[in-house]
Amino acid sequence: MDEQQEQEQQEAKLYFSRNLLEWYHGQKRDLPWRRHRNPYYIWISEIMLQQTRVDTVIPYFNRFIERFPTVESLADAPEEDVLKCWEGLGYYSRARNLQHAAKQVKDEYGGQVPDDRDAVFSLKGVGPYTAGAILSIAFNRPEPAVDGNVMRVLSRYFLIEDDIAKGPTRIKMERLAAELIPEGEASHFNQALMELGALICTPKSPRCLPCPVMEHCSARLAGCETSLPVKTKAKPPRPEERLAALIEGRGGHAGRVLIRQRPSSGLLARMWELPHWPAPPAEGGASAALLPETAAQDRLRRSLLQAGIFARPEGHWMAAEHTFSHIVWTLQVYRCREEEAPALPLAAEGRVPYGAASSPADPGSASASGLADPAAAADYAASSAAGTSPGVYNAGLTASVPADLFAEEPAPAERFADGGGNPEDAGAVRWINRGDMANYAFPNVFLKLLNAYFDEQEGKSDN
DNA sequence: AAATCGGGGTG
DNA sequence: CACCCAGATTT
Repeated sequence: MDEQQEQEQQEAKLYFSRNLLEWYHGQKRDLPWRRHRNPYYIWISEIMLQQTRVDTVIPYFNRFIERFPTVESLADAPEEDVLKCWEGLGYYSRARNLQHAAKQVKDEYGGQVPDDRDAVFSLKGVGPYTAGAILSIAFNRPEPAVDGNVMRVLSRYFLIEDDIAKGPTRIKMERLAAELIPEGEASHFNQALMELGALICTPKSPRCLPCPVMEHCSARLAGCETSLPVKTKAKPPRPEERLAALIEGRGGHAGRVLIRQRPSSGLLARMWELPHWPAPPAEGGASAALLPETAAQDRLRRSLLQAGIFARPEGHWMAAEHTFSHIVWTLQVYRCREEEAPALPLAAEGRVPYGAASSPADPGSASASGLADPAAAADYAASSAAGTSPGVYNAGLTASVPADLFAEEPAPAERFADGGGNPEDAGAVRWINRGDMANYAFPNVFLKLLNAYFDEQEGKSDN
C-alpha cells in the first residue's frame, strides 16, 4: 500500500468513527440496560445478548434484575431460581456460569464488578467479546468488543474477506476495532458499532441508504455488500427420534404428571423434562414415527421400567420437535398411566438411575415401608423426604422387575446418547400439576407439551 | 481446530 | 419450509 492509499485509509477510518458516533447519538434505542450505567446491569445484558435478539432479551432482563437486583442477591440465590429466570432463553450453562461469576465478584471483588481487564476476563462465562463490552460500555475503557454485528460491519466497510468463523479473523477485527475508538468515547462508540449492525448493516439486506457511513463503505462501492462477511457454513444438525412419556398419576398423584431432572452437565443441564429415550431404529431404516405403535409403546415401557418408573403407555398423544445447534429431536409423546409398583420398596432420596444401568434391587430397602398402595406410598415418601414439597414421589423403585424385560435394552451409552452428564446427580423425579410448573425450569419444548396437556385436562373438566 | 451448548427470526 | 443468526467452553 503506497503513501496515498494509506492516507485515504486513515481518512476512511476517521470518517467512519466520527459519523458513526454522531449517528448513534441521534438513533440509539432506549434499552433497559442503557438507562443506568450500572456495571452489573451491563454485564447481565451482555450475557443475555450473546445468544438472543434484543427484543427477546428485554423482558428477561427486566425480570432478572427485579428478582436479582444486585451481584450479591444473584450470588446467594438458589441455582434453580436462576435457571427458572432463564427458562426459555436457552444456553442454560450461561445462567449457571453467570451465577458462578457472581460468587466470584462477591468473594474476590467485594461485590463490585471489577474495572480491570484481567479480573473481568477471569469471570466464568466472560470471554473476549463480553470482557470488552463490560470494560468499554460500563467503564469507558478503550477495549474492542467484537461480536458478529461488529465483524459484519467491519468486513463490509473495509472489505475484509477473511472467514469470520476462523479464530485469527476475530483477532484481526479486534485490532482494527481498537484503532477506531475515538479518544474517550469507547462506551458510545462500541455500542454504536453494534447498533449499526443490528439496525442498518443487517445480514440479509443491508439498508445502505440511511447508513451514516455508506459513502466510504468499500463493500457497497464494490457492490459486494450482500456477499460479506465470508463465513463457513455450520454443518446441519443430526436428527434424533425419541420416545417420550407423559405419565398421568393415579391415586395420590391424580391430576399430576411425572417430570424428571436432567444431569448437571451436558445438554440442558439440570433442567426438568418429561422422561424420554432414543427410539430404536425401525426395520428397513424407517423413522420411529413409523414404528408400529405397539412396538414403540413396548420399547417405552421397557425404558420406563429400567428407570424405575412404573407406568404403561396407552397411546400416541402428539409429536414435538426441538432444535438445538447440533441436534434435532423429534419427540413422539405417549400418554401413559401410572401403575402400582409390583413389590414395594421406596428408597428415601426420590431419585432414579438416569444414565446408569439400573441398580440391582436392594432387599434391605424393601422393608423401609410396607405400603403397597401407591397413594399411601406417596404419602410415605413425602413424609420421609424432609424438605421436599408435597407431591414428591420417590420413584427410586428398585423393586423386582422381571429380568427378561431388560433383555433387549440397549447399552447405557446408547440409551442416554444425548450428552447426559454425570448420572450420579440426576434422575430426581416429581409429580406436578400446572401450578407446580412455576417451581421447575423447563426447556421450551416441555413447557409447550405440559401446557398443552394441562389445557386439554381443563377443557375436559369444564365440559 | 472442532464440537458442544437453544431458540427464534426471515423470506 | 429452508435458511439464517453467535460467543464461551470443552475436547
